[in-house]
Amino acid sequence: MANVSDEDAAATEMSLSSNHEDWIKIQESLKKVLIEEDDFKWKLPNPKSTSSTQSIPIEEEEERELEELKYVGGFDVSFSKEDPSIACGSLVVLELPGMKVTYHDFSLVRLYVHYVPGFLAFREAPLLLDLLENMKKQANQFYPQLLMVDGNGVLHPRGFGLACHLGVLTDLPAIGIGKNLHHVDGLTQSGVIQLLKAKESSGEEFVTLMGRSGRTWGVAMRSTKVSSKPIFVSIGHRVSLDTAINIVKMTCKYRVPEPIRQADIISREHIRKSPNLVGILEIKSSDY
DNA sequence: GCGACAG
DNA sequence: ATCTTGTCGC
Repeated sequence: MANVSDEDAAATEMSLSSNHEDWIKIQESLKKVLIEEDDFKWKLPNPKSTSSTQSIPIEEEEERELEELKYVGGFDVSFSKEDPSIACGSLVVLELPGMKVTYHDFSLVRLYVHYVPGFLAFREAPLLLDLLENMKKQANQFYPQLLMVDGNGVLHPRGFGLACHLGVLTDLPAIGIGKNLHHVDGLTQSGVIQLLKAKESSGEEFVTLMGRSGRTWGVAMRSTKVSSKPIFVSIGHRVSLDTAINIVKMTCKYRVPEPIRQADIISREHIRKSPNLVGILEIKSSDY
């Protein structure tokens, strides 16, 4: 007969794996309604013709009726160094083409879900859903037309990263931005960086992320002339990769696109102000 | 078995 | 994610 510690270990193992399998089922289920093409009613402002990719010609009359993409949302989460379970999620909205911040909000909470590679959405998605819900309730005029997310889209072990998750749940077009490569389909960060360097002389600023299987997962791109390290762009929801690249280019003042960078700055700032939530989220120590 | 593994 | 100052270079 197995001893107690073996049974405990087995029980723990069982609950953990079933948890992940539930998560996988959710990802696979949501993935069924994922849209990997342009599916929006606006057009892009100031189309920069620097892209090597083609834009589909549109009938002139139809083009006149289209409103431009104006409000772009950015989402990011920061954590307390003293208590890693304390998180600040922030949502900002920038107005194109000037990229002025027209809206920002944040949510300071304690997270009980740990980070597991491949399941980032189950940890961070609730924060954004809450922040967007606030905007909706107040019928805020700056409700974003598109989301830029600090995390991958289809560049993910099961082709359904945080940006896809958020795009599908909010039904908003979304773009995933990774600052590091999540190794998938034989792709490695060092290998990709080598390719970028090789193309540097030819003026190419991005390389297609094609895995061993032949699938295109996104692109690695040098978003600034002076950035040595690329960012990894992938489809979130309702945007083609070409469109995602164009939007990233038009919002990159620095390495990280402005909507995400601003969200990062704001969440960091609030974490810094309240690294310890005693008296805010916690029962005060005097209540112990 | 070992290493890799978005934030 | 976070730990961390100065410093090498355009």
